[in-house]
Amino acid sequence: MFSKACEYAIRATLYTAVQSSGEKRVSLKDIAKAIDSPEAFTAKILQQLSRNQIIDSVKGPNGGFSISKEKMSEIKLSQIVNAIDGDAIYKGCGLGLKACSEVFPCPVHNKFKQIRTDLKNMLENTSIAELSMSLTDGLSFLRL
Amino acid sequence: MFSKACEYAIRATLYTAVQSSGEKRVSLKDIAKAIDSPEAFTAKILQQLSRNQIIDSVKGPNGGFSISKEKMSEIKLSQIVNAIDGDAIYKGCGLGLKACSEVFPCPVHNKFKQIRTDLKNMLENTSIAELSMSLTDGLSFLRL
DNA sequence: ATATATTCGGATAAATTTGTCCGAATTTAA
DNA sequence: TTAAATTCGGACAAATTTATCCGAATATAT
Repeated sequence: MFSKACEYAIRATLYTAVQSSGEKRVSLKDIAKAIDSPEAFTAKILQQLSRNQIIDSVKGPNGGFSISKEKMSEIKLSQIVNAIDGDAIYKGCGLGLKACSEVFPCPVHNKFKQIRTDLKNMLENTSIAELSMSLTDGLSFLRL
Repeated sequence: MFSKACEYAIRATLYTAVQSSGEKRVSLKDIAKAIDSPEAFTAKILQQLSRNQIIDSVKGPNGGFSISKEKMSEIKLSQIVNAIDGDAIYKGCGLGLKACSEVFPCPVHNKFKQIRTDLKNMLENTSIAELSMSLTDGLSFLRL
């Protein structure tokens, strides 16, 4: 479904959200440990997220990553997916055909239509805040 | 969504189905040309499909690939996907977590649940015959 | 029998994704 | 002002996926 990079991105963002409840920042090291991801690779991904204004980053001692309360509610899963994997998951044809469209559909186009739409809606309507809350409430987990 | 290999596999199977209307066989060369795929790579994929009894293959002159009418109706998209990409698309966690489950769900588990189920049902209920007919009727296309 | 047309299977190569390393830049604190 | 803690960025390495090459095996027709 998503690339590994994108999976790490979502997990890292969620962990950061949970930890950013105060003004506190989390370090790369903490994030990688918490979400069980390779540290250096995670660093690259956090950079991408920061460049895309999904998370904030501060260098130096007591530096690290954070997300403001407002951002948590604004930012949707779709924005993370888009920043890391691009829009293929929405726009791409199920069979990889360049010019597949409503008018000239591939054989599975109509079969996939509803599923794609549902996926798109879900990603566009699910905020970091919502998911972060389910983690805080112990209703979901990041290390499994 | 699917790997490139799996996209080729579905396209190749459908083209073979359309062409197998009589007893006719299609050659690797024809298939690759028809679905616009790299020939040698497509050969590997056709071998996999053949080993998984999704298509039939015959060597030698006038050899090639084919699917019987019965198979066309029996074989579902899910079987092709399974043969090439495995079951990650059904069973894998959206965030790549090994032990994500109903009891210990990842933060997006419930968000993905319905979509996964719909996708699974669609793949398990869509036969090669059905898709092949839409191609024959000019309602869908393999080269776009 | 022999030549030919084809798939099969193994080795290899190219491209992409995933992952590592390390020095530079930045910020803080003593 | 110096040392330490951190992120940043570029180069590199490993793993996986995608793709190619070629000889072997197999079947057909002459």
